[in-house]
Amino acid sequence: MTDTVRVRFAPSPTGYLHVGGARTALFNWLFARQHRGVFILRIEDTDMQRSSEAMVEGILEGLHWLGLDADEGPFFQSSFVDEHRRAARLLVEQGKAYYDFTPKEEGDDKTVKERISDRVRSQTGREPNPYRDLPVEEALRRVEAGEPAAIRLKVPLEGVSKFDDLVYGPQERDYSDIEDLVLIRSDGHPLYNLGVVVDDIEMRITHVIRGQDHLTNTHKQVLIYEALGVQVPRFAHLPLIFAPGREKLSKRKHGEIVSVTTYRDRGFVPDALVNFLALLGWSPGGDQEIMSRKELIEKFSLENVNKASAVFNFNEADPRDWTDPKALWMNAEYMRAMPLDAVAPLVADQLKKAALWREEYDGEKKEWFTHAIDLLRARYRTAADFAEMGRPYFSDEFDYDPVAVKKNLKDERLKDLLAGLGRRLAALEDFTHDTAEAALRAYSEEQGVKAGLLINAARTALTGQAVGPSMFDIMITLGRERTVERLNRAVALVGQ
RNA sequence: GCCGCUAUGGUGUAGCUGGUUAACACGCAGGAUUCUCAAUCCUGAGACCACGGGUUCAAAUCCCGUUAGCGGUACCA
Repeated sequence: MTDTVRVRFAPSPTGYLHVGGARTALFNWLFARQHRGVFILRIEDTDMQRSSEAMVEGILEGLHWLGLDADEGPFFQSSFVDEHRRAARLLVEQGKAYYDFTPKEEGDDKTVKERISDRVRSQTGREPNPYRDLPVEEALRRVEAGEPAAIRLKVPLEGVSKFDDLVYGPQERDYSDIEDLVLIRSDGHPLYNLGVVVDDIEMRITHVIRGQDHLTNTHKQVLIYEALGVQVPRFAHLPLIFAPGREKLSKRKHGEIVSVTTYRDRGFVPDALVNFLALLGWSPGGDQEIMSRKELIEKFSLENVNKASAVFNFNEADPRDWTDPKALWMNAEYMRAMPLDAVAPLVADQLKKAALWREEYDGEKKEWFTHAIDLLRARYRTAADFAEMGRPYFSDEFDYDPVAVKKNLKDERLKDLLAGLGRRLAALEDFTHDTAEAALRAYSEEQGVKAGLLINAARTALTGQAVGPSMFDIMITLGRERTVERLNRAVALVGQ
């Protein structure tokens, strides 16, 4: 039992990695790391006319960003078709599979789905395939003569298939419920169930960790392993992840919102998403939720994987809470706890995308830049917030929130007050948090208004917003010049 | 239709070797912060543990049934 653990993540090349796939990849990766095993990536591209470099690229990108790079691979299932055919032929020779000369039924996915339910409704008992016991020599002769035939596995007529799933426990299925599955299409193309098994054998996979949608079909695969006379790996099926409303996650319907690259583009910290994903269907048992990769690797266990499917609460329509609020919250926690110089690059990326980046942030203004990040991260949830809500700190062109203006710049007296405050600040010998505050408080007292009126008005004047960091921190961060200028600029907005 | 899986507050989960006021987090509501709040802190509401039967002195926890949701059932993956 000292065999090295070898696991694989085997996605279809759908062009992008969605959160469900990412979670599956993560669990495989955690399991591999915990057991000092090997994590392999294999692209399941059989039958994919649409399979292309670009389609694979998105998956690689997502995995890389999450820090789940494979130890081996990527391999492509399509490059092993010869092995698949060889295995099937071997089974035919051994009488464990047979050629089926029944003409193929054509149909697209939808009609096939309908056909399944139609056929199955009308049919009482399963009739054995007429070619099941055709002598091998005769079958071979007909095949050589050019007659098209599919290869089917000869499933035992009676008995039960069993395997012990690491998360769902013992599984049983009656052989009579499993039909003689096709291994190789009549056009010579190997099918999924054969492909996975042959590849997993070839790659010496010890644990197959994948989505629960494969649970009932693994009996078929077990059958293939047995027919091939090879040891069956351990299986662990993971609960599915649903979209809000408990519906299946789909690219068509949910679009980019479920793609992990979206999380990268919208300023997520990879570790935060990893942490969040880990908790979707798994729990270490205690109350701790924020866990580093290291802790995740230590604590992870298939036994603690939940059996019920989970809902991933994203909401495309809401620009603020566009994804699961808990994921957003967790990302905020990460941004605040991370070292500043680890946050800086994430913010820089977002500023660059918004054309707000300046080279000096990486040079002479680096100190200012990190200070600004530190000030703002206390109330932001993603790095993208820096380019949106944080815009006034990095650019003189920003919008004034009408609600904020109405709330804080309503009082007509502010026209004079704002300008007056600007003059006071401009006249200050030193411009620091304390001198600015003292000046403002003294000025408001002279003018007989509450300091709060000026402070809140100034916040809106300087940032266009009603909320934000402590006012004097804002002033210092912006600098005297900009502060005075924006104070004067805002006079025009008073009373609007 | 058949086979299988699942079922704890809005969401993610804990608790499931039977005895707890059913716990934690997110979210939500209210309060505090007289410099705001979408930050922070405090408080609170919210679950008859899907439903119905058992077993037991005692069940969210064990058994059976029902229902619902989901998955599979393909010469798709």
